[in-house]
Amino acid sequence: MTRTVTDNAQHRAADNLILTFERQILDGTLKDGDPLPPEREIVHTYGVSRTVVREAVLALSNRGLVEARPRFRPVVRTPGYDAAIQAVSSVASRLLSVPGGVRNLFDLRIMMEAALVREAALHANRDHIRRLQDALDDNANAIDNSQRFFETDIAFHAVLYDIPDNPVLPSIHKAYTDWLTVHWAKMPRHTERNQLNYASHKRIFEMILLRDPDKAETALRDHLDDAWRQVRETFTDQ
Amino acid sequence: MTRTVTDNAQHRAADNLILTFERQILDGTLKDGDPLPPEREIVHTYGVSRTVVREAVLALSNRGLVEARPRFRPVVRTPGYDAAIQAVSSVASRLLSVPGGVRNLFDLRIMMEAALVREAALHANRDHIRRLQDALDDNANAIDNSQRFFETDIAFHAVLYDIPDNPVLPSIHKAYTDWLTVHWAKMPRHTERNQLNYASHKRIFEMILLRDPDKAETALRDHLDDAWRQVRETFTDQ
DNA sequence: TCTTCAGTTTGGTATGACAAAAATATTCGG
DNA sequence: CCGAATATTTTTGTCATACCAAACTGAAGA
Repeated sequence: MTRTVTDNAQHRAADNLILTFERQILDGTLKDGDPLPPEREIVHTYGVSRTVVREAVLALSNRGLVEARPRFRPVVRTPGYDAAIQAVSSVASRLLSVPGGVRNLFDLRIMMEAALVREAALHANRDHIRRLQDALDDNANAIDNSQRFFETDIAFHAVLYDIPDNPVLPSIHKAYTDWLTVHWAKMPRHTERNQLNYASHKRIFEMILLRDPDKAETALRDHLDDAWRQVRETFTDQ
Repeated sequence: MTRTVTDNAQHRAADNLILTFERQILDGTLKDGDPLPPEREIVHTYGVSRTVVREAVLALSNRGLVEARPRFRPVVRTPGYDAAIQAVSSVASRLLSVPGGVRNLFDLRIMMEAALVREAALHANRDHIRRLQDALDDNANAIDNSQRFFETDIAFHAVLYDIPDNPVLPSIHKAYTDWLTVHWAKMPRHTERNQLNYASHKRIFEMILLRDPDKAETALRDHLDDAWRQVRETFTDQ
């Protein structure tokens, strides 16, 4: 029973236009950064009304294929994983508003990162190790600056998402941080907390160095469980 | 610099309407299954033109908050994880079209399911075990019917996504099957292949029974790596 | 060359119209 | 009196047109 919005029995006139532009964008006729033709020109070219053109452009915009700022020509955006996930952020933000939504997404993150540290412990190469070390150092140096600590914290976790060399993963990490940061940024952050979190990061790193996936996973779960506790203590999100 | 398409400095008139309906849907004023009011009534109620109304409805439709079939009144769809992921499917389908897209998504799936079988091996309760057993039996009984085998195959994996009791996971599984099925369904399927796949499922199940996460994970990776090999042999997707 | 400013283009919105499909009311047969 | 066929009214999809305000363009001026 799966059906896309456009996958209807009958189709609107706009759907043809959408398809046309979709193809042109994917096959490179319309390159990234190109503006779409003016609406009136499209009207003339394809023999449809402006209503239809606007409908099509709006749909493309909602799908992240073009970026449409009001009063400006829509700009073609060739989709990468980043842009794609970006485009769904409005949908995703609703997931956070259902009961337990934050918790569910956070659990998912724990599960994912648990898998990532296992992967890291088993397959991280010299370069990955160095990047983890660097991120960890940055993290240490930022302990007394909560804002910067926050950033280096994210950067440390980001390295974990880079290790498996799957371009989808960094995008997922970006999405997580974007969505969860809202609930996270308002949280009180003291140097002592930073100290604890740094210690957690350090332990995770050490277990990866030891090539011990089980201990690395445990360390990460402890870390994120603790982080969740902080979140829960701050909010009554349930 | 994350910003939603609608999150622009200036906003269109439609955005207010979108916000209004979004709120009404989320707070239950508009319940799941309710039709939206007729366009002309909305025009009258909110004092905007029909152009704007249509634009708003279209946007809501693109976000999966309402289901809009041509010529029918748009129907409110309270967003579940399912609907949300559903709404992003058009975006996701593009991810498959970038070079190596299928591979990346498949790898992600392997990683995810590896984590799931670990979880299952560690925490599956009596009920979960029974459901796995049932799914496995169905799978066995369908070996000589490739269509039904395909379905029971999916069902078996689905149980794995149910075990952690996180409602996001079944939706993710649904998404995976929806998106990957296209590349999968065209694949030749013989009884012998089914036999092999069944054997893999059985082994995974047994390792879960033994409460051995490592062996369970290995079994699953072998299974999915093999599945990937089948896919790659069939297509030159790279 | 850079800035300023007027004229032109273009997107956002409102209106009105009409065909075709859906929803509803009505009539007819049992 | 009830259900089916039919007529009527809504309602959506699309088009055409118009107007305003913002963005763009190019020429004039510093």
